[in-house]
Amino acid sequence: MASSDPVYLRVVADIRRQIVDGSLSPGAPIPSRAQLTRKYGVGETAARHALRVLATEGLIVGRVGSGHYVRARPTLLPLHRWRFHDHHAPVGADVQAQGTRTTREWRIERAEATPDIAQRLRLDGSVPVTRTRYVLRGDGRPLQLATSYEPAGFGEPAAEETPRSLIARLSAAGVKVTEIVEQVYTRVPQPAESDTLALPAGVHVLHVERTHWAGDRPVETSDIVIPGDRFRLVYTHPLPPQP
Amino acid sequence: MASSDPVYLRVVADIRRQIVDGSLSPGAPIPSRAQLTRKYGVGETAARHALRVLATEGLIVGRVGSGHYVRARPTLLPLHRWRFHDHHAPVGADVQAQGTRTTREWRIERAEATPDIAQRLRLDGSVPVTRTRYVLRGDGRPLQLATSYEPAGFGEPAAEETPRSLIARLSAAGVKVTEIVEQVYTRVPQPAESDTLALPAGVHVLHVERTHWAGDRPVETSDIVIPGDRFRLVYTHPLPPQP
DNA sequence: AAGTGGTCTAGACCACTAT
DNA sequence: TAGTGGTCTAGACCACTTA
Repeated sequence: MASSDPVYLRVVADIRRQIVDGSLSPGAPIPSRAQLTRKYGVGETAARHALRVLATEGLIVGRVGSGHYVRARPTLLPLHRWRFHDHHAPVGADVQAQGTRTTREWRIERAEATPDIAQRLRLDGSVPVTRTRYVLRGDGRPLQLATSYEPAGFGEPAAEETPRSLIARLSAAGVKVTEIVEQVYTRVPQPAESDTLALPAGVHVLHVERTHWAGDRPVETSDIVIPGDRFRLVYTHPLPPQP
Repeated sequence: MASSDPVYLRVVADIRRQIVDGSLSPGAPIPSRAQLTRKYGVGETAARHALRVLATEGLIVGRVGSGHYVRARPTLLPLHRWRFHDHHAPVGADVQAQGTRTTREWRIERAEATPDIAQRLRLDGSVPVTRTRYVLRGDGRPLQLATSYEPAGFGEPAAEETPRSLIARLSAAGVKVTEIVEQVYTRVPQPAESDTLALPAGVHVLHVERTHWAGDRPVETSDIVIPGDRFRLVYTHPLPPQP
């Protein structure tokens, strides 16, 4: 029975339905707590709770003193993960193509590999690694975080380190990269990430674990954190001509 | 000033810190509402709110009548998105390799292309398309949803439709697939998806828009919905030998 | 029987917005 | 000045788990 559902879910379901089927357009106002209590015959707590649920779902946004409004679903910018190899475009070219100006900050550190990183690089125990932290910004606004790890000894990452320059640098060190593997998952941002990336409440991030392989040996791995409300990842896979 | 922060955030931050730094191991009990009110000197509402925030973040789970516990971060099974082309393994091979038995249900329908689908297939107006809905299950438990669209006239999808068989069927129809593009983003599941996939509260899904291209013409596109708390996507990109 | 989480009520204060 | 969202209190009921 739907009538046995929690009261606030009735409110949530009704408003959500109106949003997804278009009865309420982006920017349209949502009834206030007081109006909801009257309209649905529920207590203030239930109304408040319903609004909070919809807000954490990302369907509405609250503006203090003003009201709740249907959230405009932002356009997800494409992030072409492999394209730079085919077209020799630098990382961030997509974002640049949107008219924004991207800048990078980075910091190179020596560190000991954590167990997790040691395993990803197939190193034993606590081996020294070079850790580089990047912050990619567009028009001053943070867009992406990345942390790269590589065994010490391949030389220092250059100013404009990109996958291409990484491959070139490793190649100069006698290491031929044969494969790049990216593992993608979604998760809740850590407080520091939420802060640095200025993420609204309820937004997830796409976490990309990228590893450069030379044969069966991992030579670099990195963690890339991407705001889930701004980007989508694009992977292209060419097929050989069919017989 | 940290003291000007909302009270419940103090509780959230303190518990979250203990979880992420390992002071509280997976499965460890979280203080109850009553205990939190005493320990932090806050009202019941703040304690309740703090627990709810941590729960929607996925850090803890509540068991009614028992308590809240640190959630064991589930192992994310790898979903190798391209492997089937290199190794001729069927879709779902990863999951099968984990020892589970996968089954598929599907339903083929004629439908008119929605504006979104028409644009993705570069069709004009409301053109008839073949829509196929899949539910992939492992040991009876739903693992993945997919909806495939193709212009009517390439023949009906077969029982064991996979990307390979799709490519073969299109090839038989004189259409040579040259490229597969996958676009990945994270979003909140729709209620129906949350229901079908039996998703816990607060879990996001990975949404993959996959399109098969024949030259510059899209010949099939599909929406694939994957529980974000169970899977990670793996993309492999081989590099040509460096000069 | 006691404790717990999930839900719910009634009421309140504050900073902010809209008019 | 009135209304709003964000926060917070005190208290309550129920189904459930634990012992």
